[in-house]
Amino acid sequence: MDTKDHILSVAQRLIQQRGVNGFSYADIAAEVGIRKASLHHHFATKTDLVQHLLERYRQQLEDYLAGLPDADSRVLLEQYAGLYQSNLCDQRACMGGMLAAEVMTLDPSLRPALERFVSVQERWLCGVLERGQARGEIVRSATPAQQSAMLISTLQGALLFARAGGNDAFFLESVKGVLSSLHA
Amino acid sequence: MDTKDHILSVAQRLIQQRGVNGFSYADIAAEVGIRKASLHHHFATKTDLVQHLLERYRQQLEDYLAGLPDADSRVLLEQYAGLYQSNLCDQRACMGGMLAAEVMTLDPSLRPALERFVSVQERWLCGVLERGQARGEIVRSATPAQQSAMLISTLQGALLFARAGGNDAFFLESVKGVLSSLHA
DNA sequence: GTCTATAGGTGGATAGAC
DNA sequence: GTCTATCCACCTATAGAC
Repeated sequence: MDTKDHILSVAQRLIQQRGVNGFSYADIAAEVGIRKASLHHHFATKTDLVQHLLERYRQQLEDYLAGLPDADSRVLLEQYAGLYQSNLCDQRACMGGMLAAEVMTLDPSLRPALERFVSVQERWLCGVLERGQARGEIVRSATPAQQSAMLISTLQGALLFARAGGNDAFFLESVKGVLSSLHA
Repeated sequence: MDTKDHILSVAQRLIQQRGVNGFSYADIAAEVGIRKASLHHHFATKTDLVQHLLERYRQQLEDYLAGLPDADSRVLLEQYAGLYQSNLCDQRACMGGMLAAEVMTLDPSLRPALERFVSVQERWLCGVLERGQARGEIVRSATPAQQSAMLISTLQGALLFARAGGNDAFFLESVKGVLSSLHA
């Protein structure tokens, strides 16, 4: 059971750094310290592994967002951005973003879980932005749905390109730009 | 020479749809109608192929942006967004975005070209946004540099997640959201 | 420039012993 | 649960004939 978690966390980091098609069972085995064949005892196929990973990832996100207190919308959005920012230190992207990039090479059975991952964020953001607009904390430049989609897109794109340039500055500038544009 | 172009365009589409690690010389060969080995006559290695591809891609973008007349900043930004949007029809992402996602698996020799690809857009956008702010067409919610980074990030992220969900709506909402937020 | 043939390596996955 | 051993498909790349 502990081995299972170890496998999951190593695999997640590998996907975030290299993408689903950029690592192999051999990579995981080397890091975890067991043989390739033993991995198949825990996760029969690579698709099976990614499925469990995606489920866990979405659940963790959902729990985190649900646990945030109802504060000023601008503060909540900064905490949301901080969630993305925490990946910068060890050159990770969001796992959802990596899977989105490679979606056309994935087993179709993974698509629903990926869509749900986006939905969770859209729903939460829409709520925060609606309340924010109502309270006059967030500018009414667009609908909460449009602002939600924009926020997800910006943070995902910013994380990917910060890694490409090797400079966190690009991420920080993008976030500063998008959050400033939402402030009333 | 015609074969070379054919190879380049097929390879570009494959990268935009599946990523660098999601296609092989066999895929190109099948579509172009020659054998795998013949591809190596035109591009010795896969890295070599991507290098030429990236150079061509950046050059085309640079030419397009340089050819745009000096119009209202908001119109120019919509044309820039349209450039991204044109990929939606056949489920492509931006090639730069796909390479950014897979950057940690790429030959390091490709990194400078990828960074230059981003720089071209940052420079052009900064110019447009500076003039726009000066003319009162663009809101001064953030610096032109921050707004540029935000725009690139948003469009890249939006394109990736539109493919993930299989719905163009997400892209269109993101774009609407970000462009609205910039309008003075 | 394109072909056949092949090298040399790695991919995910399975069988069966312990 | 983990191991060794192995399968077969696929990968990038090369050699050499035409």
